[in-house]
Amino acid sequence: QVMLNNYPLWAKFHKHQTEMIITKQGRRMFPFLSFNLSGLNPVAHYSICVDVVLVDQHHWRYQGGKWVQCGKAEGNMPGNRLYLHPDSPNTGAHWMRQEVSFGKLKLTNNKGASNNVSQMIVLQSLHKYQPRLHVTEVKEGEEGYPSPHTHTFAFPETQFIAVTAYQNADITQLKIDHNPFAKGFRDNFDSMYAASEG
Amino acid sequence: QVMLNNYPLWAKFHKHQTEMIITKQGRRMFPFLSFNLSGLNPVAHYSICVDVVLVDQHHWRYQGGKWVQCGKAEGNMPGNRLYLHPDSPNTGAHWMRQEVSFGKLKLTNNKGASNNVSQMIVLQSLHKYQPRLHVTEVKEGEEGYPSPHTHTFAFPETQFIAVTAYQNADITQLKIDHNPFAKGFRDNFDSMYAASEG
DNA sequence: CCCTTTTCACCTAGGTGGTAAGAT
DNA sequence: ATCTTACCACCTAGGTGAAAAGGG
Repeated sequence: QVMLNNYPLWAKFHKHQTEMIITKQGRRMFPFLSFNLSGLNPVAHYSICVDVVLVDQHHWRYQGGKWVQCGKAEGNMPGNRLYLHPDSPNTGAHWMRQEVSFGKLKLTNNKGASNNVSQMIVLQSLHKYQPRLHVTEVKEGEEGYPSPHTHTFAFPETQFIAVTAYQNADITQLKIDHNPFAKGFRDNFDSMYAASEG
Repeated sequence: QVMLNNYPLWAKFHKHQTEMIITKQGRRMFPFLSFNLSGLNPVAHYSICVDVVLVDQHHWRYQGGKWVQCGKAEGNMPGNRLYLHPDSPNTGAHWMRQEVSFGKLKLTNNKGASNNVSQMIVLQSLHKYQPRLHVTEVKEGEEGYPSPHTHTFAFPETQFIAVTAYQNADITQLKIDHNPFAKGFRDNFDSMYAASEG
């Protein structure tokens, strides 16, 4: 009923333990979450959102080329961890017509950001997280979240550790290789021009 | 109950007969439509949209430095002329919290564009148009447009003639002077640097 | 010492009017 | 002739990781 797009890319990152940068003003995820939905009622109304929850109750640190657990987590800190898809609410037909993507979702460590625009999800650095997709049927007169009509989906391949700077060079290289905005750091970018000389 | 933002700017253009470029892939308006709303029910739901209607039944042409009427219009051609504000539907509180802007609305002469994304309004070149704002209270079970609960507002200062190339040099200069994306054509842009030499 | 923040060059993405070529 | 289209240099706007600076 829900398929994760970019699955092969997510799997490549997951194999090395995905890291996602968080910054004060907010950083997009890469890869970003994108789903294909099916089996909805085309004429019913749904709101679709993503939240991000702790996978375990530990700090993590990168030591000797490996991620290791390290002490207890600080518990659930305040801050928004829910991101409503901008098309919400909309019909089942709309959501099934094309992929449902969260390319503009931003991650931050700025706890004050939750007061403003709810475009940012507030996380703690060096904690491991699991993004989840929520599909909520919206019926008249009963708005609000959570709702009894919500289905939740989670893909382990999308788990990540929040960081303020990349720890694993393999992850850095995967980001550079696949994120169009990091093209300036690709090794073979200069050699494209070198090859055309002479 | 509805106020036109950027009124002084609109008035400057209107004095010279505003022109708006239309292209196949769509062109933003400049100035763009932006309104301040008040007097709505904060907890009621509204959809807000803009449409563009013919002001008269004539072709226009620019001749001897003046716009003159010239023959009859071709009547209402097919094509979408309605643009739903992307925040729709939303509460009265939302719409009154800040200005309601249509900065991404695009104008086109491509009649086939109406089938695709409804982000573009289809117009005919060399015809005079009036944009209108529609505020529709959305009640459960009665969706669709028009609705008996719609209020419509039109500001004569926002009238314009659709063109594929600017005719009046005064209008061109106003666009260059005020549209940030046309900064490269500003005369005093080079002299800024010249002045700092020596 | 480890983690976070700031700043930077370098990129993607796309909105301008000018200009010349194309279409009717 | 007149209007339209395609392409261009030049801009705005903002997303990258690197590197240096800042903080506890």
